[in-house]
Amino acid sequence: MSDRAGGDAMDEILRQWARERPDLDCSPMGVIGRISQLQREVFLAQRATFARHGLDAPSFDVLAALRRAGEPYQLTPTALMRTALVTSGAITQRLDRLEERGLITRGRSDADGRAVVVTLTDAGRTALDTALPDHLETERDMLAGLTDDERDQLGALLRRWLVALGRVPGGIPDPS
Amino acid sequence: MSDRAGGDAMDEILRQWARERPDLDCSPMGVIGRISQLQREVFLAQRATFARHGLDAPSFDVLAALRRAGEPYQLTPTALMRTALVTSGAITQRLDRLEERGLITRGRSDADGRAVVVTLTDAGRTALDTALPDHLETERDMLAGLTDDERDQLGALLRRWLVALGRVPGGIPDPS
DNA sequence: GGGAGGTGCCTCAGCCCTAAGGTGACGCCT
DNA sequence: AGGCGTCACCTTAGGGCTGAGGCACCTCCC
Repeated sequence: MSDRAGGDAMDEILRQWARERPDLDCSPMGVIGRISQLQREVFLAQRATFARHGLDAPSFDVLAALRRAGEPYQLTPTALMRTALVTSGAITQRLDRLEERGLITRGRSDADGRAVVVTLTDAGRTALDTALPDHLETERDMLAGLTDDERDQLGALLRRWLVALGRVPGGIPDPS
Repeated sequence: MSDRAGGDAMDEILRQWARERPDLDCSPMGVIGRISQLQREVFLAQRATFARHGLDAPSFDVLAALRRAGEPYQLTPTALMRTALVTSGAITQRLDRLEERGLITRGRSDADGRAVVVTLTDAGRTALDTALPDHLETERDMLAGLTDDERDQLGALLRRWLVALGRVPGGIPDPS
C-alpha cells in the first residue's frame, strides 16, 4: 500500500493529492484534516468515558454548563443553546432526556413569562461531579504523548486561531 | 456576563471551572475543547463551500477518496469505509445517494464475488475537480489568521499528536 | 394602550449516522 | 466434498441533530 511507518493518515492523503493534482497546493489540508481526525479521536474517547457514568456527550455538555454556572446551578435553554452551539430544538430534546432521568428540572421564570429556568438537581450535580474527574483523566491521557511544552504551545496556537476566526463566544442564531 | 474582550469561549469556561472546582486541574480542556470548537468551525465552513457545488461533506469525502486513488478511480466500499472512518452502513447509504445522482457506479468485482467496485463517473470526477479548488480556498481562508510559521508549527504539533495517539491509518472495524 | 417586531421555547419532518444482524461468497482443512 | 470461520456488503431500527415553523410573551414606540 504505502510506507506508513512513522506517518499518520494525512501524510498518505497529501501524498496522493500531490500525485494526482500536483498543480494544487494542498498544504492547508494538513492542518484542517488533522483537526478533524483529532476531534474524532477525542469524541470517541470521551464517549467511552461518559458511558462508564451512564451519560453521553450531549447530556454531559448540559450538566457541565449548569455546574460551571455555580450556585444555584440554573440557566435558561437559550443560554445552554449558546454554550453548546446547537439549535434550540436540540436543547429542548436534551432537556427532555435529562428531565426524564431526574438530572435537571424545568420551571418557568418569574421574571420572564416566556423563559424557562433549568436547574441541576442534586442527582444531576452528583452525576456530573462523579464523571468530571474521569473525564479530565481521559483528556490528560489523550495528551500524554506530548510534552508539557508541546501542549502549551499547541493550546496557545489553537487559541490564537480561534480568536483570529473572530468567533464571538456563543453563536448559534435561533431560527425563530 | 464577563470580560470576553480578547479571549475565546474556552477562556471563559476555564475561568468558570477554576471558580467552581479549584481542586481540579482543568488545563487539558484548553487543548481538547479548542480542538472541538475548531473542528466545528471547519465543518460549517466546508459545508457552505460544498453546498455551492451541490455537494455535502459525506459525498465530497467519497468522491475525493476515489479521485485521490488515481486512474481508474476505483475503490471498494471497504476501502472507502476505512478512509472515511464511518461504518459500512454509512458507506452503503452514501454510495446509494451518489449512485442515484450518477456520480459513481457500482459493479461487482471480477476477482472477488463478495466485493463491489465503486467507480467515479466522468460527472463525478468533474464535480469533484470543480469543487476542489474552492474547497482548498476555504481551508486557506480559515488559516489566514495565522502566520506561515504558526501554520507549520501547528501542523507539526497536530501530526505529532496523531502519531502519538497511535492511530493506524484506517480504523473502523466492520460489525460483521 | 395598542400594535409591530423581537424573543424564548417547543414541535415536527427529514437527514445521516451507528449498532446489530442478515445473506452470500471465499478459503482453508479434513 | 463438505464444513467452518471469515469477509464484504446490505438492511433496518433508532438516536441526535438541523431547519422551518408555530405560539405565547415581552418591549418599544407611536
